[in-house]
Amino acid sequence: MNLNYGKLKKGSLRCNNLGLDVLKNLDESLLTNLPPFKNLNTVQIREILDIATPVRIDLGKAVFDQGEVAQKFFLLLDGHIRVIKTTPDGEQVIALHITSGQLFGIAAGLGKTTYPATAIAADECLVLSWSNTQWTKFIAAYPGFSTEVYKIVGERLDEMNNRIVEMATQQVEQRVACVLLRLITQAGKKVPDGVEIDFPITRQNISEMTGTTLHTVSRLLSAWEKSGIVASKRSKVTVTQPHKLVLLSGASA
Amino acid sequence: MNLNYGKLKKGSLRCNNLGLDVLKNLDESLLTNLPPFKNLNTVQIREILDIATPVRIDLGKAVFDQGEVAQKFFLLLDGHIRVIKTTPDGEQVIALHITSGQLFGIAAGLGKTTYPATAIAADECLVLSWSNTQWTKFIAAYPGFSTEVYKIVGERLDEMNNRIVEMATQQVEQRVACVLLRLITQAGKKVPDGVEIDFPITRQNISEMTGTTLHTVSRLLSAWEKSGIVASKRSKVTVTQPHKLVLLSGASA
DNA sequence: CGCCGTCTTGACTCGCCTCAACCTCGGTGG
DNA sequence: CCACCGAGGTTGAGGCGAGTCAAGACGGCG
Repeated sequence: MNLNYGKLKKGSLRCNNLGLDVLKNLDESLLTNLPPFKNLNTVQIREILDIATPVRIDLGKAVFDQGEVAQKFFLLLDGHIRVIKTTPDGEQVIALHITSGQLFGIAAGLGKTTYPATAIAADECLVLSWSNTQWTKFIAAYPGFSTEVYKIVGERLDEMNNRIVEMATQQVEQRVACVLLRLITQAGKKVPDGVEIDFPITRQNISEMTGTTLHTVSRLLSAWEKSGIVASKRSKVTVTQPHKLVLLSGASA
Repeated sequence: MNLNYGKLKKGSLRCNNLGLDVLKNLDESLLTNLPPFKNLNTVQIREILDIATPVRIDLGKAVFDQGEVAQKFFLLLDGHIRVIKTTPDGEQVIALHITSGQLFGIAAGLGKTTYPATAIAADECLVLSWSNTQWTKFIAAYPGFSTEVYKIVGERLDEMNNRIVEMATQQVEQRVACVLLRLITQAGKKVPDGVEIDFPITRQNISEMTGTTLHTVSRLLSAWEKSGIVASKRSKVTVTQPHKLVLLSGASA
């Protein structure tokens, strides 16, 4: 996605509402292609945009926090969101990543009053938000919205299911391989020497996705780098030979 | 729940449609108290029952299989359903348990065409089913149905999230403790000496819920039995001192 | 009565976590 | 411009939790 909001990047409105002027700059076509809105006409899209609040979120900043009363739902226009659960004793687990074009923080649609996790910007993000009071209106007024939303929910359920199965049955090496494969599928960018994960990601992050330690992840990536399967820099991972990673992931069938 | 279908148990129609006579025996009040139908009047409930197919499922029999094309959705009237995922190499993981009164197999509502897992009767079950073509009608015609359904979906998402966090951060002993606590919450029956899990459950089953082996579960239960925390027979577990189990589960906060 | 599914227990092994030390960038301020 | 600092990364040594292998007991059902 190539959003023309370069001006915002240099602007003074960091992490704040961007104001009406920006809202008008947002082209209707931005939403047209997104699944939840794909059946809507230009007028309807305009309606939706007119009541949306656009926000830019800096890397590392939270969109909302675990346990916070849910008053809004969000659409990620650009960037990547990391959804994190924190345990009582302070450990963190990354539940999933949101890629651009996806709704998130939809507690409203699932009968929740608080957010079950924290949403952190994994890189520079542009987000639209609406009050929860709009939710039922969206569902009622916009055909296909409901269906598409719950389709996404279904996909997330699936992904979580798969992770549970992985964690229950696979060794650490396979789990890490699975996570990398999932990441390049969801947020991969083609580069000359392979597929790169399109946002900053540390060994620590990967360990929080796989239920292991950053040390073990580091050892694995080092080994894989030696075998030419991946290439990695600080906060950056590129998979050069995905097929070999698939083998390691234990896709025995 | 105390269903009067004793006659069926002795009947010859094992695992088959039960026929219209049975359908009429199902009292409207059965559905009235269930969340998805709680806002409906008697006439509406009657409509729903009239197009339902009731089925009795024997212990160990499948309601549907993983990968099967989803053509129906189900309501569990009585009994317990185990939802199982099987990996390519034959290992099994128990995703969750369905208790009576819950909808399941709702692939239709989540934009899926096949069932993502297998549903096995953990004990003697009585199930209603409807064709997927009814789904959108239910959503449209019955107020509150949609909301309640997605609330349940939200709860399952939550539960799965918690399991992921547990598997990622906790030791086996804590995970098994968590699972037992969850089971007595969801399907516990008060008995003189504690709370009993209301359906047959083996060490193997528990290991499939926690991502460990039946050996480890056996050792843990033996140890706990010595400390008087649980009492167990073949395929039966009773928690006698839940508070001690809570301590073991690592609820540090 | 015999078989099979369930459960138990011991001995051994090893994958991964823990602890610990050190390196290498990239940014920041004097 | 360089010295410093902190976040991110690497790598080795050692120990333990829990899986694996193995053998057998128990209890229910046909």
